[in-house]
Amino acid sequence: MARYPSPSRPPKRQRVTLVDIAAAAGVSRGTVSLVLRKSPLVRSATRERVEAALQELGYVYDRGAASLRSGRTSTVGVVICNITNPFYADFASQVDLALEHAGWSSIIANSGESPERQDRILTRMREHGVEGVILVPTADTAEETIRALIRSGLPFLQATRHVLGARTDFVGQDHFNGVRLGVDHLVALGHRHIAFVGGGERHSASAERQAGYRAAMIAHGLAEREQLVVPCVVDPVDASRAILEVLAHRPRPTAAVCFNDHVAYGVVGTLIDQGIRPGRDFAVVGFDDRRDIAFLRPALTTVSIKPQRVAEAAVDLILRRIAAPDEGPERTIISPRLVVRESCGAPHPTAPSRESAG
Amino acid sequence: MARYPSPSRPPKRQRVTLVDIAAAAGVSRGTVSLVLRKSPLVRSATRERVEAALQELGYVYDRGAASLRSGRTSTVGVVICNITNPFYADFASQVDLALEHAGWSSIIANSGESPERQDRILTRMREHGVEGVILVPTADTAEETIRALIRSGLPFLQATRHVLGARTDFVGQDHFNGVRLGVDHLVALGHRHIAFVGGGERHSASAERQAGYRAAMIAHGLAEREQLVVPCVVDPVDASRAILEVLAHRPRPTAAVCFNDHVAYGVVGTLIDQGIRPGRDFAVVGFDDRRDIAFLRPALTTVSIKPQRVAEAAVDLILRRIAAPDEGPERTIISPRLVVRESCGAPHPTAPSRESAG
DNA sequence: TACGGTAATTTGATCGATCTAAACTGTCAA
DNA sequence: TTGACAGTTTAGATCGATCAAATTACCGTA
Repeated sequence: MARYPSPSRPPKRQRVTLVDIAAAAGVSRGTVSLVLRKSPLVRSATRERVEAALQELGYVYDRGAASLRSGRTSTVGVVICNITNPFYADFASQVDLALEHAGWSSIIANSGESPERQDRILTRMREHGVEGVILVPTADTAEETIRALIRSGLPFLQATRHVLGARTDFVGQDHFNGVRLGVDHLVALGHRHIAFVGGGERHSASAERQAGYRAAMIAHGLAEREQLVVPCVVDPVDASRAILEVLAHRPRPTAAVCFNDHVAYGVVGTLIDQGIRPGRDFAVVGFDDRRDIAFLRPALTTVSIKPQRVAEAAVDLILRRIAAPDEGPERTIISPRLVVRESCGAPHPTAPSRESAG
Repeated sequence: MARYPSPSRPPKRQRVTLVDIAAAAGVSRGTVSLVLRKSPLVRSATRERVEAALQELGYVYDRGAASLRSGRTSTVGVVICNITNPFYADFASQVDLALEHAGWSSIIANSGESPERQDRILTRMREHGVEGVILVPTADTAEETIRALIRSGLPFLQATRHVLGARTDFVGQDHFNGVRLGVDHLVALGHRHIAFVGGGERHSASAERQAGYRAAMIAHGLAEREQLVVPCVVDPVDASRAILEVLAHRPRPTAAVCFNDHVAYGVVGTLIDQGIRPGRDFAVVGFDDRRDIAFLRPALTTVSIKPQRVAEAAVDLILRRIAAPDEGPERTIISPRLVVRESCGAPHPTAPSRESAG
């Protein structure tokens, strides 16, 4: 490409803007803007002319420019602690859908359980001008992160887990009673030595699930010696180590409530490796009821939380909070439900299996 | 500066801008801007003064305003076909990391296998001014979607699947030879009647995996009557139906290559329900080697693709394409590797995941 | 015909940053 | 003293839209 020493200026004009459309349609910038925003002020004949020009010239709206002037982005930031956990992937996806349904956009980001990354993401989101944030905080989120968020005045809520819970909006599931359901079920089946596997990470969900376990055990009159908590990372590999530790304990527990399905997955696999049949020789309960977990064999009995319900409640609340930033903190707690399948040996009605004639 | 009680306007001033910082630090807007962009032009004494003011006043950078003027966003859009598939969640997460590492930002969006949603997402991304797009196209993506993308001049590439493949940049895995590895393994173990389960969706990955199956079967001299393709949706529920269909076929296949691990998951579960032991009575091969799949029991033999490698190649290519938009289409194909575990009955050592090359 | 009032459209200022080109500072050689 | 020349800093103009207020068009009615 020959580069002429053009003494004047290069013919750079590229982007199609409002002005170009206005010229083509024989109207002013302002009118085009009204058409774009579907204002009822525009006469329909004019609207058609403008829309034709829009089409013709291949106009692309510039949201950055628009929101610079208007001060609005109609965008909510969604920060997920770990998108590779199917429960949260599902949650993120549902939040996205619900926001779109309400006419809002979302920016989804994954902190990967890194508080530093989470801080960077939050900063970036503010720089992008999101009007609100739905945050699933990482384990070990600094209180200062939340305090700074509060100070900044940006509407936000915490979902499924929380830091400084009482002082911020929150939407989540009932971890405490969810685990209780699991323990109740096991006790009803005659188990007394029941272990809790998981909860190595420091966040409210972890603490509450463990507390639910303790409380349920005590409520059933099961003493300290019948309890056993083996923390582990939320990961089948570490879950495997943890369940071996449970099996080595004396007196040996006959059942385990797992932190979540991901942990239960590793537990079930390891039990099988040990020649112990889950649902016959040992009972296992999960948590979350991940969409895919019903196909594990033996099918997992677990505490079900529908990510969609949490997502919809979160979207509902964040949009209300954006509209009324000064209203007080609000909490929405989704109730869990126990889904009985095969892994506790309880009689179960569900379809796909017929092996366990118990 | 005294603010007289001008009877009209409210004292709205809220946002801290460059002007405020400039005033506080006793310099001009321009200098503050230079500091923000870490320009070496600024004298260090000045820089410190500005940075102090930045800190003091709680300045928040406005990316929208900056990119309006500069014309740059340093952002790449990432469109994922289905974020609830752990393979893609992992991929998205790795893309995000690689971009951040290179000093770029990403906007991640999930089309949920909906072409309409995908179109809306692509439009929105252009409106946000992304400088490039990494697209994992949904099944049934219209050619026009891709053509429009080409016409628009926005640098983009397709990842893992493609439409109009030859004419656009592409980064993906070798589906064809991946499946071949699976078939080869089964044939080496003595299987002759081998079914292919999956591939109900219309996209290149699906077609290529099926073609790989056919080609491998033919290469081993296995006739039409020893082949069997049962399409199914990528979902354990439908996979369950499909494998039952395979079992009902006569002569009955002794092994199945599955479209991916998600399908294999449903297949393994259903086989167990039928009293058929995977790895003993029937052989199963998956595809993807999802990070969690090694903990399925019996452990799944599968074709491994590291999402990280695909992600890094995609980021590398899109950044090069953004830098040189006029260079021709380029293809990067990541080679698969067979990971032998238990589900084919091949001799395997201990442990959850011991891998051997195919 | 003039008038009032609503509907439709236009104009100039503005959002908060970056760009460009010009101007300033200080040092050193002529 | 002057001028050259890096190294710093600055003052408008500018990006592409929206806002607010003003203006014009249009209609029916007095």
